[in-house]
Amino acid sequence: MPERRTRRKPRRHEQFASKKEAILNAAADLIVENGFENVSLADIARRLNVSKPTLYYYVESKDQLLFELHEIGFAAVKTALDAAQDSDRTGLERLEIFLRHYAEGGFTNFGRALVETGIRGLSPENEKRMRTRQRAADRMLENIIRDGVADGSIDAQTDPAIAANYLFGALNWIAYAPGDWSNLSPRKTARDYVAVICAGLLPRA
Amino acid sequence: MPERRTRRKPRRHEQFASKKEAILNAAADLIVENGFENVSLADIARRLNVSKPTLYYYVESKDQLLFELHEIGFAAVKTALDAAQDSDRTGLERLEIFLRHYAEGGFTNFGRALVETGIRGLSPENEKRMRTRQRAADRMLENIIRDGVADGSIDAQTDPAIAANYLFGALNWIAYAPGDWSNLSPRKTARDYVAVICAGLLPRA
DNA sequence: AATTTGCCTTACCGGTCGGTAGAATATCGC
DNA sequence: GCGATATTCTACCGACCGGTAAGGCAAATT
Repeated sequence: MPERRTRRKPRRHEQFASKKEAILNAAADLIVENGFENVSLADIARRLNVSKPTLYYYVESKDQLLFELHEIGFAAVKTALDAAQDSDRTGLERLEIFLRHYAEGGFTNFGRALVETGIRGLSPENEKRMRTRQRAADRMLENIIRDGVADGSIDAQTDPAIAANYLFGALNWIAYAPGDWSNLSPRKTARDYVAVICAGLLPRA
Repeated sequence: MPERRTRRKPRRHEQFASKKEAILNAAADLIVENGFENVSLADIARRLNVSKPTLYYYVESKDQLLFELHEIGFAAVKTALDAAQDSDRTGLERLEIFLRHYAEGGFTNFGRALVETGIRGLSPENEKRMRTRQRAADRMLENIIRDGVADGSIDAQTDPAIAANYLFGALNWIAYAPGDWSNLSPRKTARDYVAVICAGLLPRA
């Protein structure tokens, strides 16, 4: 007796999303391996064993492909920021939560591709949009630090703007040099990394 | 009476070095402005008001050009490390000296081009050489931090390897986003930046 | 079974890249 | 002034890029 409707073979039009996802994943992998500018659409197609025009059935242009990668990576940043909005906690606790989420994101290929690529290669409009989001994230991190200084959980002489900047720098650096520790658990590594950084922000006598 | 020999017009073969320097400077400027992959040899030639083949009279290939830029940038790193080898000082003091030099280097276009480009675009041999130097610098910084932990000038729970990594990340980030503060004095900005970072490494009760 | 629709192919385009050939020109030693 | 040499030019090459045209084949619809 043939299987009933519940376990049917997926109809073709239902595969569209998953195939597009495969393209995005392959693109992220290749960008991390070789850098955005060294990845051609032919490379992506080759890795997926399809022809180059096939990609255009799923993605309208290389620019758009890059932008969608950025959006996925940025969604993780947004998640990290949302997780750190619990107003019952101190600024330092919220900062640690954010940094931990962010660092974990930095170990994924989407996160690494996001940092690796920066905003290069984006069309002017998309570059503008990404820049706006980056600044927004920067300011939110800055505000968390400011809250921490205000409630005494972070050392008083910390400059929120400078600290936000160097924290992003420190964490984004993970994206460049994670090969050395890629055999370790991202979660644990992120935890250790953040612990060391945050120790430097504790208030002192 | 015409000027005597001491103030003569420079002979042609003496201009070679300065012209090559001009090429390297123009390349660094353009790389910082547009990213390495978006700078063609034609762009560099155009900025210098010469034709493209002229560049090849001074530089043997784009790969070689990039490598020489890396060498200049790396010389600054070496200088920073040498300056921090004064064994009369504590580890933290030496760390501050290094970081300040390094941060200042990060504000030059050679330093920014070095970080901006990373090791992408280098031929396999040159990539290997640069990677080796990077690791060497990383270990030297690590050792300075270790000394600081040993002599008590840096907090005991600091992990030298992780700290070295995030310090490089934090400082390299300057190379990506210095546009916002480019009107300020690099020396003062570097000093402020390093002061905030180092405050986090002081020993605590 | 016939036809429409979704998916993927081969073949190709214009443009740009790094790099080169070879001639033209400016400057040097003599 | 003259030949040698250092410097720069115009013109061009093959490779590769992002992107497109047009059709073939298979699955879904009828």
